[in-house]
Amino acid sequence: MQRFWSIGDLAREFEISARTLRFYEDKGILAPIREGQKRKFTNRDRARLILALRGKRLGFSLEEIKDMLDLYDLDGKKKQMLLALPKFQLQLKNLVAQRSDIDGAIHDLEQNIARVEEYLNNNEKG
Amino acid sequence: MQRFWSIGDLAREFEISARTLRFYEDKGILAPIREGQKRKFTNRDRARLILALRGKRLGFSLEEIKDMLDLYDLDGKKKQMLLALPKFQLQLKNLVAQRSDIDGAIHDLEQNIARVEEYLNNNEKG
DNA sequence: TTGCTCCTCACGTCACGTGAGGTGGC
DNA sequence: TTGCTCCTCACGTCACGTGAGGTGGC
Repeated sequence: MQRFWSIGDLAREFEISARTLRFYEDKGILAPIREGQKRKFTNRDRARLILALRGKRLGFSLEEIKDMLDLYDLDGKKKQMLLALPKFQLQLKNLVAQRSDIDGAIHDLEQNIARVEEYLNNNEKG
Repeated sequence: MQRFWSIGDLAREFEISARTLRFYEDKGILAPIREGQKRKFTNRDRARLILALRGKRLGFSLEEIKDMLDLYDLDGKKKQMLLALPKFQLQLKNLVAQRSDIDGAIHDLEQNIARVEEYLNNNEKG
């Protein structure tokens, strides 16, 4: 049973603009079906959008995101898989590094919050 | 004992362009001293740059980064600290969410890598 | 007819990249 | 003089935001 989403449906669900969805189509990240002029987004579009938005949050460019999505799509094409493997491994390495970055930022923030709270408690009557 | 860095020093150390450093000065994130036309960056600039670059890697805008840096600077100004506290707490929450994002992406990638490796092993003679 | 959702241009913005053309001291 | 590093415009690019003006069915 095939479901479709309108551009407004997805915009609301993921809190992005319709412009963004059109832009992603233009860049080949999404490929909605047309019904007259109107776009009908499929399950595949929706799944790709979820990955694309996560990629964006992690700082990837749209071009990198498109490449990643296309890599995910190759089912059983040995040659392409051999090419994809080192890219995946590099990305994994980068993400692990990014996680330490975040851990550092979280640590700093927690210390700052503790310091501010302590200061405010000690000067309650100031 | 005061040390200074040239724009080239910092560009090399952090692998960014000189243009970026000038841009950050223009936005008030850095405030190097001038010697004639040339910029001399201080320890304070360098410390702010490190935080700014980490902020960028985590997806903050330069305006947000400037606000954060300015918040870090308020030493013992009670009113401003009271204002800063909820902002810090919101950022902490966002960073924790971002960390789960990364964890999810890492998990996906590890699974994909395992799948690709398994496929390639099973078809060694293909 | 009004209201809603959708459409296609097309210009604006943010965070720089990338020359163009020039200066200053070893 | 050459080579290096620095400078100030200023236009280009990427990922959209934001109208402008219009269509289509309840």
